Parts: sequence; structure tokens; C-alpha cells
Amino acid sequence: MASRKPAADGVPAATVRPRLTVMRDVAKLAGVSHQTVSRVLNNHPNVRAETRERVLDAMRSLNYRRNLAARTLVTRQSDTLGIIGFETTLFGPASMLYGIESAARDAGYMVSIASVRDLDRRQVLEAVDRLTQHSVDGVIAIAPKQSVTHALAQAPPSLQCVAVGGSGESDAAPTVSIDNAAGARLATQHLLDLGHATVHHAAGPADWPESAERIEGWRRTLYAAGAVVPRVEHGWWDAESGYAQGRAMADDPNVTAIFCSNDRIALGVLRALHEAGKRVPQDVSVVGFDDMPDSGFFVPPLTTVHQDFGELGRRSLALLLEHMTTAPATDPPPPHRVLLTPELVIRTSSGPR
Amino acid sequence: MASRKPAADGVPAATVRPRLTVMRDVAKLAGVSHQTVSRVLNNHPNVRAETRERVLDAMRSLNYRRNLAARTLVTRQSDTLGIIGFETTLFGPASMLYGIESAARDAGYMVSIASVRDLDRRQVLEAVDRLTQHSVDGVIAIAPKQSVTHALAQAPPSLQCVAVGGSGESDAAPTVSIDNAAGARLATQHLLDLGHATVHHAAGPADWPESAERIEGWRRTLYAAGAVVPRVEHGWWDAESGYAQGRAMADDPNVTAIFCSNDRIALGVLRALHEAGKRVPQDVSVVGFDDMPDSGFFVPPLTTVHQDFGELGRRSLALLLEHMTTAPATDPPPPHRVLLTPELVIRTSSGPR
DNA sequence: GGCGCGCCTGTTAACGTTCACAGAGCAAAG
DNA sequence: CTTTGCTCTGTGAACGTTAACAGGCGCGCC
Repeated sequence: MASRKPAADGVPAATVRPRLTVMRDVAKLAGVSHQTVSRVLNNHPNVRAETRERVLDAMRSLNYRRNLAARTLVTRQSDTLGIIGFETTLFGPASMLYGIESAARDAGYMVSIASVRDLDRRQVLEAVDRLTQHSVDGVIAIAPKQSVTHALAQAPPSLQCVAVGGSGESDAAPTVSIDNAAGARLATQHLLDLGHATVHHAAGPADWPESAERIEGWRRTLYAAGAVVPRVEHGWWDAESGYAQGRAMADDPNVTAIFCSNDRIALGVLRALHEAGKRVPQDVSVVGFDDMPDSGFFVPPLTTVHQDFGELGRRSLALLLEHMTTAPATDPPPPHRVLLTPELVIRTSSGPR
Repeated sequence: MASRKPAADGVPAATVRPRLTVMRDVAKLAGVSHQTVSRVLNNHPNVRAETRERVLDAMRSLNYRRNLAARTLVTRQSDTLGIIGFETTLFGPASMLYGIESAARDAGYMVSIASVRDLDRRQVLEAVDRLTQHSVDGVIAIAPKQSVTHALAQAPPSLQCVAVGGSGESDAAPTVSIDNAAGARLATQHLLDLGHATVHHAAGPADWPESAERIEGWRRTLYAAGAVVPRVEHGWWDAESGYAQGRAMADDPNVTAIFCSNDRIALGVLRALHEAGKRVPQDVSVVGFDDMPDSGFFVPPLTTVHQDFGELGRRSLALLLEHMTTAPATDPPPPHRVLLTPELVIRTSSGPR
């Protein structure tokens, strides 16, 4: 797909522009100056009540809509926020996106989205650039990798950026995320408490901080309990990967408990166990992560770590807004990092050894 | 480098906006007029190659970014498309969204999103209004209900709108969707061909055209085969609803085949059957709809009707662009309705009676 | 040589809004 | 009565870009 304009060579001229009503029209009808109309629109206090009414009437009767492009041109702010999205077809990112958008609307902002296929520096900067050209007032990056926050640090300093999801480790940009290590600890400890000698782990992709932090939390918990730490295979976030990892584990008689890095992986593990003739939870216990809407309807219903993606989105928006409205010198700086705590939801896929 | 602003002593330095480089700066450095810079930017042919190079160099060395707000103000087009989203946390809508966005980027467009919580006329019109104020060049509505296309018809006539998903029945706006009835026929016929006397149906919500069309396709197929048409319960699109419907069916010995309106419903049905001690597919066959990424890892792997949500998104964007660039009088009108054909994916949840 | 006709470039005027300032009217204070 | 100050309103000038037009230059043609 190429350029949509047929080269400005000849004049298109086919498009006749219908003149929309502008402030001047409203002003004329109301018998005031355009500036007074502007004042009414922006809720400026110094307008006589009677005048304001007259202007509002005129706006209504002309069905006036203000031209935000003109406003943006002079005020340099667009009431639009940019989102850098990655893998937004996954449930988590999609939910965050929705959380951000609906909170943004309540705050009077529009949301523009720039997806990237890979999270390398070049693509992220390119996305920032596109958003900048459209003069967004701030950026939220759904950013599960370190490279993103680093790239974000290279954005023009006047542009406020916040990262959501992934790791909270980076200093490069304010970050909102859940405490993945704590979630992993919850899951692992739960299984240990049920009497399992150790807990195996079906991990997500190696280069996602979510995955790394969950491994770390799992490993620390085992270590603290003096349990053996089994080795880990990496995969993608889907059931296929869980199935592959699960098949390997199903044949190992030492495996009695498996903590999965997300619910989809758990789904694959459940199927692998089922095929191998292992009963869950009698023979092997399984715990997931995310608590996706349908996880309670797996066979058997999945014990998992619940996280609220929508809340993650809303909080990241709130943080961005704080950073945008805070004057650097005067106010105390808003928090640099927000960490949400996940909860364990116990269903029937986990049981005593 | 004195700033142009007087900067009276009382003015807090915090409010001073850093002057960005504009066309005039580039022009000065390149030794040309700002208009020539504009011409270079817009690929106007009548610029000497040497001059163009000089301008491009100047742009690079000043790190110039054009101000799209100013451009939008004068050209009345923003290179931005609006999306009206509904339930975008669901896999289908999220995938369409992604498909639209990535196709839009390739076509040089930015994408703004306006979600609605409910699909009533007021909220949809409000969303259109917000998008209009931000001067989007066109709108795609992820619109699974009739009310949306009707509301769309009330949008300003200068604004091109396209609906994607849902029913293709409406005349109100150009529509891209899949052939739900054909998909349902595929699934139902497959089960009949396996020797089942009839096929039961676990339906989605009553007021979604997707659901209604699938019911219709299923019903017609049964009718054509002279099979009994069982009655239908409605639910939501999730596993919980499938579980509820599945429990009722599990106790009925006449039920040997179930066609589910989507894969999540099928997941719930599978669990209900499992709990009731029914084996799939030996006792009961189950077929889903959507072919979500993990459906091949259900227990057992799900036979389902595959639809390509990303393609749906891309096609809707293509259709919108066609409608936007077509001059009403001269060119032949682009298609009003695009219907994509789904495919049956046979796995192991369906078997002979 | 004059003329017309392409190329290439510059000058000026929009686009629709907000900002900065000025000024009219009126009330309270000196 | 003047002065001061506050409320309300209007005038002009930005903001940064593209559109419209004008003009200089070189070239080919008569």
C-alpha cells in the first residue's frame, strides 16, 4: 500500500469543501466578538451570564463544533494521549489498552494508538515520533521489555512518558506494573504448603521481564524452603508452549506440582498431563498466572494468580496525568514506580500431595 | 539565542515553552523560502534536485518535525482515522483493532480510538462527535449491533464510515463481516455427516447479530436435513455461559452433538460434559466457532470454525480508504458489503455417532 | 530577436483558534 | 470630584502550515 495522495502535481480540486460553522459565525449571531465566544467555550469566568446564554444558544442553533486542530496549533496541546502498543491481541495488553482508554475519556483525553511489531529501539522511537508529530500530550507504553523504557528515555524531554506492564526495574521512565515476584511467591508457597517436595515451572519467553520476575520469585521461594530448584525451559505465552513443556514434565515421576507463567501455558500443561494419564490435582497440581476470564472453566478449574489488567491501565493513566500536571520545581514529584499486588485464587487444580 | 518572548521578570521559567524548529528555520538554513520547504515535504515535483537535497539536509540537521496540527488546520485532513470500539478486551475485537491499526499505519494513517460501553445510539453518536472534533478523516466501527450502523447513518455525511463485524444486513453503512450463517452451516453439516440425528446449539447473546446469524445457519441446515431443531438458550460469549448451557444438555441423553457459538462457550460445555462423565467425542461431539489460538489445546482439541479477525480489520480499512478516495460522481462506487468465508478446522472433539 | 511556454521559486493570504493588551463601564475609596 | 480597581468586552496579532498567484529564467520556435 502506498501514498494515498496522487502526488500534488496536478490539483485534485475534485473535493469541494463545505464551509463549517466557525466561531465568527457564532459570534455574529450572538452579537458579540469571536473572543467572547472563545471565552464561553473555555469557561472563562468573566462573561456576563446573559451573554453566555446568548452565545450558547447561538452555538446550539448553528450546531457549532470547535476546530481542535486550530486550538492545538496555538495552545500546543491536543488533549490526545499516545499509546505504544505491543501484542495487543493478547488478553493482558488488550485489557490494559481498554483500561487506559476509558480512564482517558473520563479525563477528557482522546487516545491515539501506535502499535509496534517488535520492541527494538528503532521501532519504538519511530512510534514515539509518529505520536509526537500528531502532538500528543503524553505517552503510555505497554512495554514489557527493557528496551522500550530505554528508548522512551530518548524521547523529547518535553514529552511525558509512562510505561505499564513488564518490569518495574527501569529508571528510565515512570512505571506501573504488578509485583510479579510476589505473585510467583504466592503460587509457589501455596504448592509447597500443600506438601509438595518442590515445584516445577513452565516459563514464558526468556526476554520478557514478566517471565523473568516470575522465575525469580519462584526460585527464591524454593530456595528459602530448602527445596530443589528444577531447571527451566522457556517458551511463548501460549498453550502450545505449555503443551510442549508439559509433555516433558508428564513423564517425570518427580513432578508433582507445576507453576505456570500464565494461564494459557497452564492450559497446555493440563492437556499434556491429561494425555499422559495424570490426574489433576491427584497426581499433579497445576497453578497458573493472570486469572483470565475463562480459567475457572478449565478442566479442572485452575488455581491461579489474579491480576487486574484494567486497573493497571487506569493507574498508568493516572500516573501519566500526575507527571504531566506537576510543575517540576514547585510540587513534590509524583511516584516513579507503582507496584500492584496480585492475589492467589484457589480453585481445584491444586491439591495436597 | 534570545527567545522571542519578552520573558518579563515575573514570569516563571517553567511556563516558557521551548520553541521547536519550524519551516521558517529550515528555510533560512537552506537559503530558500518556507514554501519551497513545504514543497519538498509534500513531494512536489517542481523542485530542483540540488535544492531538495539542501532542504533535506537542513531538515536533518535541525531535526525538523512538521506540525501536523497546522497542516490539518489548512488542509482539513488529519491523516487520522477513528475507531469506535466495543468490548475490545475480547479476542475478536482486539484482533480486528490490531488488524486495522497496522494496515492504517502502512497506509500512512494514525488511529484514534473511542470506546463505548454500550451500543446505544447516544453513546455511538457521542463517540462519532468526539472523533469528528478531532477531525478524523474516516471512521471504522467495530459494530456488532444494528443500532451502531443506524447511528452511523446519522453522522455528518462528509464523514465516511465503515462497520466491521456483526451483521452484513444493514444498508446504513458499508460493512465488512464474515459469513456467520455459512460458518454455522459448515459446523452443523459436519456433525450431521458424522451420523448424528440432530445437533444442539449453545448460543451467544440474543442481541448480537453474530449470534443470531449463527443460529439461523444452524437452524436452516437442520431443517434442510429434516432433523429436529432443538430449542435454544442464550448466554454471553464466555465459558461460564457455556458451562451453564452445557450442564443442562449433559443430562439429556438425546444430546450427541453440540455446536457452540464460540470457542469460549465450547470450553464451558466441555467442562460440563466432563463433569457429567460424558466423553468427548465418544459420547458427545462438540464444535466451536472462532478458532482462537488456544482452541487446539482444549481437552480434547476443539473442532471449530476458523475466522481471520486480523483480515477482517485489514479489509475494513481497505474498504474505508476506497470509500474515502472515490469521487462520488466519476468513479464506480466501491462495494457496499464485503463478506469473508470462514473455514472448518477439524480436530478431535467431533466424531462419529 | 521576439515570443510563448515550461520549469522553479518567492510573496502574500488564508485556515480557526487562543493570547496579550486595551478600553469602556461602574462601584468603592480617597 | 478624582482616583483606583474590578468586571466585562473587543481588537489585533500570533500559531505553522498549505493554497493561490506572480514572476524570473532558460529553451525552442517562428
